[in-house]
Amino acid sequence: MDREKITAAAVRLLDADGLAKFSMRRLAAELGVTAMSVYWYVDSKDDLLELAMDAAEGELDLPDPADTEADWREQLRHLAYEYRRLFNVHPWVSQMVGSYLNIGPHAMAFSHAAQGIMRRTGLPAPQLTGAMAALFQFVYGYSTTEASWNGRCRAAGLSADEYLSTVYGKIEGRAEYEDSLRLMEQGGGSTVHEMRERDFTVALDCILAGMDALTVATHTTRDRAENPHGPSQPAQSAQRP
Amino acid sequence: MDREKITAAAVRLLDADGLAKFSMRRLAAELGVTAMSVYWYVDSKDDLLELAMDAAEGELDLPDPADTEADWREQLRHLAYEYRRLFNVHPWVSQMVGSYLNIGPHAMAFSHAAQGIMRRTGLPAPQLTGAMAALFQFVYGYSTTEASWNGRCRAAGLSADEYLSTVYGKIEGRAEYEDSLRLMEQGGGSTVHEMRERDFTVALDCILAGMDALTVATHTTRDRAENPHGPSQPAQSAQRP
DNA sequence: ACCTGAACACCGTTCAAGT
DNA sequence: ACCTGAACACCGTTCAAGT
Repeated sequence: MDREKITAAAVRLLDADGLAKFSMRRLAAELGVTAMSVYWYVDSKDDLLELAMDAAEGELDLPDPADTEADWREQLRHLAYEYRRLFNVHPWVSQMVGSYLNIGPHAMAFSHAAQGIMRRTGLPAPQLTGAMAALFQFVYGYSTTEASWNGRCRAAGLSADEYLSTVYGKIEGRAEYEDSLRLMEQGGGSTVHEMRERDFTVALDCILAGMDALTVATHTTRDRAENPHGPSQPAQSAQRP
Repeated sequence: MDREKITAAAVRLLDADGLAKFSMRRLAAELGVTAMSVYWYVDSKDDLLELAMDAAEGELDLPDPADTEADWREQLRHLAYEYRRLFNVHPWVSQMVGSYLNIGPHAMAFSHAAQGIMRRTGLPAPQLTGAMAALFQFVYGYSTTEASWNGRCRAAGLSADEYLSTVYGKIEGRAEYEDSLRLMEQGGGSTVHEMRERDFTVALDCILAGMDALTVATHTTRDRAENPHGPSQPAQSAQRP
C-alpha cells in the first residue's frame, strides 16, 4: 500500500463506475482495507481526486520539445486530439478540470508543451495566451459535452444514434426546436459519430485559421499587400520581417 | 408551494452556497417544509437541478431574431459575453452544463438564437455547426475555468491577484514551470482581471477571424484573387457570388 | 508506522401513514 | 391532493484505540 497504488486503484474505479459512484469507502473495499486506512496516505477525497486527475493527464502523448522543425499547426492539432482523447477515455477528468486547480506535474507538462508550440506561431505575447485559450478551452468544452453524452448513452443502454432519436422525440412538435434538427440534417453526416468528427475538425480549422489571421493583422499594411493570402509558411518568419 | 417557487429557492441556495453544499434537505428547510414534500413536485434532485439550470439560462439577453440588419459579428460577441456572464453569476450552471442534457426551453431558445446568427455568417451548412461549437464551447470552457477560480478565491478569502501569488508560490523552483510565469508577464496586464478580459477578447477575435477565413476558403480561387483581404462586409453576400 | 471501529453529521430516496 | 416520520442504504471525516 502506497500513494501510487491507491491512485491507480482510484483511476480504475473512476473509469469503471464514474465520479458520482466513487467513494472512499468503495475504494478501500477495492483495496481490501478499511475505509480510514486510505486517509493515512491522503489528506482528503479531493486530494486523492487531484492525484488521480494528474495521473490520467500523464497518459497524454506530448510532442518532443526539441523538435522545433515540425509544423506548429500539426503539433497543435495533435495536442488537441490528445486532449480530447483524454476526456473521452476518462470522462471524470473532464468533470474535474473545470473545478480543480490542476497544477500537478503532468498537467504542467501539458501546458508547458502547449506554450512551447504556441510560441512558434509568431503571435506576439499579448495575443498568445488568448489564442491558446481559444484552442484548448474549446477542446475542453467540446470533449466534456461529448463525453457526458456518451455516458448518458451507456447509462441508457443505447447507441449514440439511438439516443439522439429519443432526444429528438422529446423535442419534436415545439416549433422553435425544429430548425435545430434541420440544421443538423443540412450539415450532412449520417451518424452522430461522423457529425462529431467533422464538427471537431472544422472547429480546429476555424481556430487555427484565426491564429493565422491574428498573425497577419500584426503585420504592417505594406506587408499585408505583399502577402495577401496570409502566412502559408510556418508563421515564425513573421516575427522577423 | 409550486414548482416555480421551489426552483427559485433552489437557484437562490445554489447561488449562495454552491452545488457541493446544495441538498434536498437544506432546500426543504429553506422552504420551511419537510425534506420529502419537495418530492411531490419534483422527481429527483437531478430533475430539480435541470429546472434550476434552465431558469438561470432564462436570464440570458438574447438578440431580437427579427433584427437581420445587425452585424452578425457583434451579435455573436454579445451572445458570447452573455454566456460568459451566466457562468460567472451562477457558477453551479457551468458545473452542470457539461454533464446534463440541457434541452429546457431557455437553453433551446439560446441555441436557437445562436443558430440564427450563425446562418448569417455565410458559412455553408457543413461548417456552420463546427464553427458554432468552436465559439460556444470555448466560452463554456473558458468561463467554467474562470468561475471556479473565482470560487476558490472566495473560499480562501483572497482576491484573485493574491490567490495567483499563492499558486505561484507552490510552483516556483520547478524549472519547467517558470516560463509559464514569464509568458504571463510578457503578455502584459498587471492584474488577473485585466489579463482575463484581454484573453477572452483576443480568443473571440481569433475565432471570429477564423470564421471569416473559413468563409473565404469556400470561394473559388478566382473569387479569392479578386478579394484578397477576405470579407470585410457582412459575409452574407458571400453566399451569392 | 500503519491500520481499525465506533461514532458524528450528513446524504437521496422509498414507503406507509397521516390530513 | 398534499405533507410527514421513520427508515434504508449510503456518504466524508474525526478520533481514540489498537498492533
